[in-house]
Parts: sequence; structure tokens; C-alpha cells
Amino acid sequence: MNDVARLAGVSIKTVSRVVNDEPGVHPSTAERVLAAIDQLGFRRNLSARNLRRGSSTGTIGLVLEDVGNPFYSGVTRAVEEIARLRGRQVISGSSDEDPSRERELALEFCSRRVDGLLIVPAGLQHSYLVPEMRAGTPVVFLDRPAGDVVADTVLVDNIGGTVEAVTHLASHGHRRIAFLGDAPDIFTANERLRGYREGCVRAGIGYHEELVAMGPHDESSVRTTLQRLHSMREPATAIVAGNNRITVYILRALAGVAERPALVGFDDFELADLLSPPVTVIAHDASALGKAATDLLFARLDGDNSPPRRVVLPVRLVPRGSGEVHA
Amino acid sequence: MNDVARLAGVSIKTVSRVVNDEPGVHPSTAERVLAAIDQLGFRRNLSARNLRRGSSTGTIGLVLEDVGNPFYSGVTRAVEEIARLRGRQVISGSSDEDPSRERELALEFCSRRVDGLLIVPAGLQHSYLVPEMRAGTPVVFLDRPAGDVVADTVLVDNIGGTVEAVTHLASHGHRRIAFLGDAPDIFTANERLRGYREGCVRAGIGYHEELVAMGPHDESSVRTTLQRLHSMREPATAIVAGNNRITVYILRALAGVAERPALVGFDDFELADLLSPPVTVIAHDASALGKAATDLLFARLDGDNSPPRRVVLPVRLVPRGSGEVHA
DNA sequence: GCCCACTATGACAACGTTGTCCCCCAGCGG
DNA sequence: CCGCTGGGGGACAACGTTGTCATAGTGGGC
Repeated sequence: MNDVARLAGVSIKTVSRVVNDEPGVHPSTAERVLAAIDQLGFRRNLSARNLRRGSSTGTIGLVLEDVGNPFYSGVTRAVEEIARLRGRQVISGSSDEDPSRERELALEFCSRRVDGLLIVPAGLQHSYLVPEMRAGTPVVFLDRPAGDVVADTVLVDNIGGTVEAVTHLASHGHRRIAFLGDAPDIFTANERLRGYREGCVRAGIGYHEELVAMGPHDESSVRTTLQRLHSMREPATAIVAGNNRITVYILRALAGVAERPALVGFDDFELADLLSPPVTVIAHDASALGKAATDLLFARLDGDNSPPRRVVLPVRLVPRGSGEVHA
Repeated sequence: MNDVARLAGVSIKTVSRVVNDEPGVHPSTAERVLAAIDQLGFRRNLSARNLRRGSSTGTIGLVLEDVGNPFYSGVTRAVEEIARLRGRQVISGSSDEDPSRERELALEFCSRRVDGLLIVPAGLQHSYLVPEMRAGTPVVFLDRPAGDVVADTVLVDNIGGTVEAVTHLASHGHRRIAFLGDAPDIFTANERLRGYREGCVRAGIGYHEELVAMGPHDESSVRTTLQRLHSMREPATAIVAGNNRITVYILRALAGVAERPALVGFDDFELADLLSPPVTVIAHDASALGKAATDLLFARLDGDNSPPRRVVLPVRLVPRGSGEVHA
């Protein structure tokens, strides 16, 4: 800006006026300034501007588990969409389910003075955010609740979803329904397990420890588990998968197997309907989740200071016929 | 920082020293300062710091077409991974194939003084970046080349891929091979069309205009196109799909159809191997693309000022047997 | 010709940091 | 007792902006 001013033969304040379309600059002066800007390739430094004006940085921090996972990239897209409408940029990072990484990212974003934070919690400890929240940075947790702070949270109906999945399978005559879930210290995994258990009890088929295998899972652990479930005295005839990755592992393991158990997966995924058999899922909308959380965040930025809210988004069983009919 | 200094009864410079672990502060003073920091929930303002130090902002700007697309979210993940190793945050945005949006995003990132830019070009005009590039901001284009500037570029072997796809199909006896591509003003779409044409010529089956349908495509346009291809006097017996979305549209349109043409899709996708029939694809690695581009960017940041490079990543035909064998 | 209003412009401080330079004072040798 | 040394700490400027206020010039009304 200094250079522009020198080149145009004016003060930097005048350049500032031109850059900001402020009135009170003679057209011919403005023209000279614009020419200088063009010649030097000047671009206003937003950091300095925001610093001086004490205004917002126009950024939103997004901490999620893994942008590479289609579910979270759907969330990201929705967040970006709304942020854009409100003139904000999104800074994002993946925690990879590591609490210290989550914390590192969130605090880094705070140092950058983001206007707000959206966090998919990896850990259970979030008191590190208390100073920021007290300082006025709105924080919304999504997909999972925060550990030890009270804050806005957007969840999906994990329990209701798995209850429905089990009910659905039981209504088709299944009595040996297994559950493969993610690591039990992950909130959603635990909730879904609870839903599974409740579903079993409600369906009157009882809860059997040996039909449950919590993660963390990978392709081979799923394979082993399926063999175990199949070789039981009373084999499982149906499976509920705790998330989209596990569903895919199961599908891979079952490829080519003649006698397939029925399957219901948590999380919908592209092409689920085109597989044979198509896969019944408990669907919930990643973009709805992202939208709800971002809307909440912006409401806070707009001055809403009502008590923290907890929003639970509905899920929907999408029956596609993946072997529910008992053979 | 001012408040911290006041509370601890020291000057702000001393606080700065403590925050930056600089020597020359008496342990007892440091302790007082740390206590004050803790009590006030102080967090250093990174913008101000970077402004004063004239150092980098520690951010990388990433402009892509749509984070929601699994291909680009894979790219994003890879970029993030490497940026993290080098202590950078990623700011990203989706252009939705809109050149003005791409420009807006890129320039916004420049105003934020990102250390470097990664761009999946939506348009053909990139001279707007010249001032930034001259000012020393490294820019790497990925997936598609820049329009009218010379810059580092990372591409995949689009032509080679479609040539191979057509060759593969022809070697299985197909002579009526159709091509469904994206909008022809998109670089990759055009390249793949060229590869298709060349493949046809090489295979000695000739290039027939009526077997080509360039986009933009949606589910219904694909459906219509397939009907047209099927009801020809000499119907197409095989199809090459120009990208992952088109492949999926085709799969949807073909669901339940008895007499399916063979299919080879550009871009691999999850579960392609589990469909029946499994889908043969021309695979290329989103994360390799992201990694190559980011590596190139960091090389520039490390001072590499050799002439702009163009990297072309190989693609790989993954035959899965989606009906290549001529019925 | 004088004063006023108004336009165009600039000087300066400040945002929250950090780099540079300087000062104070205790401790030590002479 | 003096001067030197070095550790601990502060004052001040500067990064690139913008808000506030001041000022120079210009033209019009009396």
C-alpha cells in the first residue's frame, strides 16, 4: 500500500480510501491510484485489515475425523455452502480420531481467531475450549457430544436408528441378530450398541453378548468376526453394521459367500441400492447434519445467546431387501 | 497480552518473551505471567504475530470443484496430510465448476496471504494470478492445466487411460463402443474424448460421431443417451464413461436392464468390485494426485525455482469383467 | 474582500505482536 | 569506592491497515 501511495503520489490513506470505495476521492486521483495498484499487483492484506478494524476474520474452523470419508466430506460441503452465503471461508482439519490432534487443531484455529468452531469430537475432554467459549467464540459439536462442557450439539438419532434396524430384522423372523460396531469409546458406537440392545429386548429375542463385536475394526477383524458368527452353534442370520466402513468390510467379506446373512448398515452410501442384494440402511443426511450445525453456529454469531441447544436429527430406515427375508 | 501484562505486573514485552519461550526471564516472573495467561484465557493472536514478523501465515489455499465428490475429498485429504507435516493449515473452497467462483476463491486466499495455492481450474483464464505469482506465491494446478499462464501442473494420463479402455474393449470383440463424457469445455473431458477417438482409430473400428455424447450430464440425460445408443440400427455394445459421476448414472440407468452393454469407467470408486457385474475402471489415485501437487508446492516454498514442471501421473486399467466378453 | 461551507487530502494513532536497543542493578575485581 | 559485566526487564518502533481529526484549497454569498 505504501508502494502504491508512493507511485501514485498520494498518501496511503488515500489509497485506503480508493481500495475501500470510500467517498471523497477525486476521480482523477482514484484513477491514478487504481493504475498504480494494477501496475504493482497490489492486493490488500486481509489480516492487517481485520487486525486494525477489530472485526471478524471471516473464517470458520472445522475439525472432523477424516475429510476423506464420504460422510464427512458431505458434512464439509454443507458447511462450506452456508459459510459461503455468509461470507466466510472454511479452515478444516482431520483429527483421525486422535483427541490430542483434535485439540491441537481446535486451538490452532482459535489462535487464528476463527469466528466459530465446528467440531466432531474425537475425545471426551473439551474443557480446553472453555476460555475460548467464554471469550465469545461459538462452538458447535456435531455427530457426537462434547465431553465435559455444555455447548450446542447436533446429533443423529443413533439409538432410534439401531432399534429400528433390529425391529425390522426381527419382524422378518430373525432371532439371531449380530452387531458389529466401532470402538466402544466412540460416542456414536456406544449409542448404536445401546439401540441394538434395546431393540433386541423390545423384539423379545434377548440380548446375547456373543453376538456383539465392537471395534476398532478393519477388514480382517470383520472377516474373523463373521466366521465366528457363522460357526456358532446357533449362527447369526442377520447383522447390523455400526457404520459405513464396517458395512463395506462386511460386504467385502461376504462377497462370493453363498449363504449370506441379512444386513442392515448404519449410514447410507452411494450404490447401496445397486448391489445385489441391495443393502438396507439406516440413512441420515450428512449435509443436513452440516447444515444444522452451521445454522446453529451462525445463529450464535448473530447474537443468539439462549442456553445451549441439543438437536437430534431423525434417521430413516431404507429397506432395500438385503436378505431380510429369512431363508 | 496487554491485560496479561497488567495482571502480572510486567511489560507486554516480558509476556511476549514468556509466550515465545525466549530466555532472559526470571523463573518467578515467568510463573506469574503464566498464571495470568491461564487466568485470563489468553491466546496469542497469530495474525498479529505473522504480520509483525513478516513471516508466512502458515496456510495453504485449495480450490477444487466440489469437496463433496469422493475424488476431490481424497485429494483434499492428501493435501491436508502433507500440509500438516509441514505445519500448515488448509483453507479450501469448492468452485462448482464456475470460473468466477474459482477466481473469487483464489483471490480471497491471496488476500489472506496463503503461502501457496493449489487449484483445480474451473475456467481457462488464469492470468488474474500473474501478479500473485510474480509476488512469489507458488501456484500449482492439479487435475487440469491452467488456461493462460505457465505454471506447475499435475495431471493424470487422460488420453492414455481412454486409449487403453477402448483397446481393452476392442480386444474383447467390441466394435460399437460409445463414449459418455463431461462437458467438452472441461479439459479432462476433452482429453478423454481424444483418447477415446485415438483408441478407436488404433483398434481399427473407426470413430463414429453418433457414438459420442458429451455433457454436462445428469441422471436423465444419461438415461436418454443410453436409450438412443440402444435403439440404433447397430447398437453400442460397450460404453466408456468419462468420469465417476457418469459411471454411476449409467449404472443406475442400467439397473434391471437385461441386455447390458459392457462398461469401463474413468475413475475408480468404492464398491466397484462388489457390483454385479463388477465394473472395470481406469483407476488413478486421488491421493497420489494431491500428494504430487502438494509436494511440488512445498518444493517451490523451499526455494526451488527451476522452470515450471508438468507432471503426468499414470493411470491403470483395472479389469473386473463388467461385460467385456461380447455376448 | 471576508467568511463560511465543503471537498479533497494527509498526519497520526491504533489494532496485537515482536525485534532492537537501552537501562537498571546486583555482584565482582581492582 | 569505582567501574565493569551481565542478567532481567522495559520503551519504542514497526508490520499493513483503517478510524479520527486536522488542514489546505476552492467557490459562493454577502
